[in-house]
Amino acid sequence: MQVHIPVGSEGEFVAARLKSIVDRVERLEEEKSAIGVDIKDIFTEAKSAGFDVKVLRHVIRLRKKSDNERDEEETLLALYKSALGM
Amino acid sequence: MQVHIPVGSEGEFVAARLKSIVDRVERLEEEKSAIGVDIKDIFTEAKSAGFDVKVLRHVIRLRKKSDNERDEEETLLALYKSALGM
Amino acid sequence: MQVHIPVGSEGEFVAARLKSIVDRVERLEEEKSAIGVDIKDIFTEAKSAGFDVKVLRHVIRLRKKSDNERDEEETLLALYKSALGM
Amino acid sequence: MQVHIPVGSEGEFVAARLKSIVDRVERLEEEKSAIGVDIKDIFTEAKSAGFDVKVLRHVIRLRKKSDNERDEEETLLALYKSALGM
DNA sequence: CATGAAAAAGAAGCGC
DNA sequence: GCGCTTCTTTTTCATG
Repeated sequence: MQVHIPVGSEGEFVAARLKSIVDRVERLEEEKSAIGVDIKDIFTEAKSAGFDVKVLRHVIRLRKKSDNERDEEETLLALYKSALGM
Repeated sequence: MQVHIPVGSEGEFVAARLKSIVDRVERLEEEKSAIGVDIKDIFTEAKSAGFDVKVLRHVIRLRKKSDNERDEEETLLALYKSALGM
Repeated sequence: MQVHIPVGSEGEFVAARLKSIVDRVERLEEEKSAIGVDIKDIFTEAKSAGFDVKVLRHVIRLRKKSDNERDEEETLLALYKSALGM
Repeated sequence: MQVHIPVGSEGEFVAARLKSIVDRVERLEEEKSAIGVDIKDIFTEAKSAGFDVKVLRHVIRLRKKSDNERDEEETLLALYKSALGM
């Protein structure tokens, strides 16, 4: 493992850059988390409206999966072609 | 799999509401996922700048925990290590 | 977080138990890892025989998935029934 | 998806070999998975005995790394923490 | 070495 | 509230 320990003004610069990275990631993670809350709110509302949240989640998951499956079929097809030298 | 959708005006309403819920959740999940990509990009950039991504993640995770939590976990870890002669 | 710091003979006992746990887990992880090597060997052999390893992995993954899908369909059906009060 | 299986005696042979490969891998993956269950059981038992499973996993992970690796990662982590004023 | 897939770990949500 | 499952995240591995 390479551990470069910067000194003086270079170290200042590295520390500043580190702070910038951490700040930006934390900022984005907050946004991400906030969206998670929004999603949760929708499910809560749905539950109040009489929907079964577990079923809802499952349905949404299946819809996402369908998209993925399509991609995957294409991938596998391409793999077979490649494996057969086509 | 066949999903039964109730008919009549009430069923229409329920179906519309269901559709709205699913749409909104899917929309939000896309946003969430996009932010995930942004975060990944930052780590990629950080890596190019010479930072150790794994350690970066570790630090960010630590910052989320309160000081007490951090201390407690470290104490327990030290205890276990000591008991194992490490 | 509860951190119980045992003293005297009780501490000895706890340390012994900790060692036992760690030993057993490490032993099992070795076995697990050895099986991973065996699997890898089979793929190496398959490659020598002219099979495309990536495609093989994909096929095996799909077979596993098929089983899961069957389970999942049943689960979803049960969920729908439950959601519809059946 | 339709998978083309070559016909004729050569195809038979290839198909048989393919089947053998898939069977053996699946068999080994089952064993691997069973050991995973055993490990999980030990952690469950440990939890009942009052151990903190998360910290246990952490210790076991640390033991896998060489002393040098451990030191290096800790050094880098300390460096980052210091740069962030933690 | 960088990308992408598979496994493991951790966190969250659910029902009992 | 607690355990159990499900979902997300992290880490590791393999391949090009």
